[in-house]
Amino acid sequence: MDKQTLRLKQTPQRMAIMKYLQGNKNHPTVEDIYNYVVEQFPNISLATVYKNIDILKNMGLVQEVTIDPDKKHYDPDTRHHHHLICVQCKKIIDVDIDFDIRVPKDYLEDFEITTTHIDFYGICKSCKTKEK
Amino acid sequence: MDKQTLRLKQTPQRMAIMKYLQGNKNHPTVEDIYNYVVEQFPNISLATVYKNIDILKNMGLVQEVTIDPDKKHYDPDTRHHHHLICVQCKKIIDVDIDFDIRVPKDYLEDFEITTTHIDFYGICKSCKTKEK
DNA sequence: TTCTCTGCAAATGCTTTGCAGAGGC
DNA sequence: GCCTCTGCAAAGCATTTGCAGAGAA
Repeated sequence: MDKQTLRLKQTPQRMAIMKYLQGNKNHPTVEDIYNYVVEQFPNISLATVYKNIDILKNMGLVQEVTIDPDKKHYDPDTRHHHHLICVQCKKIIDVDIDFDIRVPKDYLEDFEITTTHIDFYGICKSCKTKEK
Repeated sequence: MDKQTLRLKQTPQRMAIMKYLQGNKNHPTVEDIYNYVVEQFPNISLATVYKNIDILKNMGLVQEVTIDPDKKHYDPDTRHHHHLICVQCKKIIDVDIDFDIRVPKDYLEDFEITTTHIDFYGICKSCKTKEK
């Protein structure tokens, strides 16, 4: 499972995983992916999903999202973007806005920033409605 | 281990854990804490550290830092602040600057933002020097 | 035919839990 | 003495790994 796996086989399981991820905005976990694919392939194992996610990640086709302290989420949108996280229902929503954040040079002491991720925590619309 | 544990006992193990965390800027993991405390209490168990961290977290004395996808880190600095993360050595550095980031209201669709965390990823000074 | 991929089972690593005895207060 | 805390062992999850057989190319 190296970084430049060239001859990727188009197995039906892999195709189903990729189809599920395609355009998926829900930041699914491996379990979410499994639950979808298992409908079509009742014998698929979690290990297969894990192995495929690993390949897709190494190929740069999905991004690992480290927001949930308990399990990893995956995002097929690999462009640079930020997240809104509902602290109630844990939903993760994309924020496709570019913010211009600059850390003063003298503060950095030669730390070279390459990317910036912003996580906005709060309460989403539907959770706010439920609260009342 | 409820949220408002009032009669916290000052056991030597707990005192050692709190002493280690006091002013600690290294965002230690439970293992880091254990490694320090076990020097003074060779019989202490990891479970004790986990249980104490859980109490301290619920009391708002430490913050869980979800940056490392593989293990949880803890930060005794519970003020609002941001982080610089070295993608090479995984070191986490505090950024005590307040940024004024506003997401356009119409973008939010009633999502109510309460806190904002910014993670700056890059290469730290010492890793940059080593590279050459 | 070749070589990757799948599915199973076992293993790993972090974290949690149950419980009996120890020890703060 | 009461009741929380500790330490141990076992359990619980998410994730990884090894391997033999299946199947894509």
